[in-house]
Amino acid sequence: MSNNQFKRGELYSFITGKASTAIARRLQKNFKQNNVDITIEQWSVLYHLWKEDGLSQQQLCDATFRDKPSITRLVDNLEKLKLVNRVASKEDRRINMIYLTKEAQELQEQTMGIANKTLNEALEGVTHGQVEIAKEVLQNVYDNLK
Amino acid sequence: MSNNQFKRGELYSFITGKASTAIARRLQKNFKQNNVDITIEQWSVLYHLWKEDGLSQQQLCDATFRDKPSITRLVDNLEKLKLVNRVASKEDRRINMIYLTKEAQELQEQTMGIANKTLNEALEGVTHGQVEIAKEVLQNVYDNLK
DNA sequence: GACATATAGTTGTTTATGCAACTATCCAAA
DNA sequence: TTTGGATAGTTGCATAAACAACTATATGTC
Repeated sequence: MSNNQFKRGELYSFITGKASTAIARRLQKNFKQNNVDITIEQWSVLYHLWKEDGLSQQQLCDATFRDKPSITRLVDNLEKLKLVNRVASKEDRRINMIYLTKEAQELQEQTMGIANKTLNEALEGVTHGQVEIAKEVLQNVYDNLK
Repeated sequence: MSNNQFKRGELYSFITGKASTAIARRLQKNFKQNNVDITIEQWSVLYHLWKEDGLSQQQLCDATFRDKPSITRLVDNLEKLKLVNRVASKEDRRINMIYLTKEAQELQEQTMGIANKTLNEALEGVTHGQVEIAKEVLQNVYDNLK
């Protein structure tokens, strides 16, 4: 589809991603109200470790779409919070394997519940079919650019 | 619509907004390649001033969905770059009116072209109808949360 | 085995965000 | 006219992102 010409206002709001900013802020607020003291960026790292514990920092880069310095510092902060541990790989000493602590494991259920609730607040009045199409478009955009 | 239950992977990518991150990065890269040395955040402020010059900082907060400290500092940096000037309002001395310099006015055409090109790269293979629905969903999410 | 190259991770610098606390100005009600 | 609350903007602090430059380890090739 070659001709998606945009009018000014549409273009701008599409690029700046106000909707995802708004969801992120609301999620952070809902974490705070439930006394969950982590940032959404930290949560996004834990999210992947809950799916598969013991990922390398490079795997976390790929999974979270962040560069290496970002992951280094997020893992630094998660370590300070006693939520993860760096463990040097025995096969390849360049690699740090990141493991969840017990405390982090216990955060999963609560925070996933908050995230689900937040998303339902955000999608009030949007039909399932619309959401499916929106996700397809966003995935397509991501694939085009990555 | 009360029941938009999300599966894990879907939920995550919807919240983290990888697509808008990807667009933002590509736009920044395209600016750089064309020797436009501003950040996309700075560009997003200029964008609203091109539509209407002489907005107050508070109006820029509302327009760009940022808080007051963020706008204070973006305007600080735009002033350093000689792209805007702060002018104290004569009617209300609390208010700073922000005006574009000639140099900033000249950036409009070029950067809007780059932004349009970037968005077309991003939307390759997406139909106009799909884009319309995606925009509706994102607007709806924004309205639900703001 | 030695060397070039690739990969994993870290550090420094600049820019930006979110929140709280602050100053200055305006305005309305007593 | 004073006083109390609202509004506009700034500053300080912590977290995070992008980019470049760096160290350490691994690997493939001669």
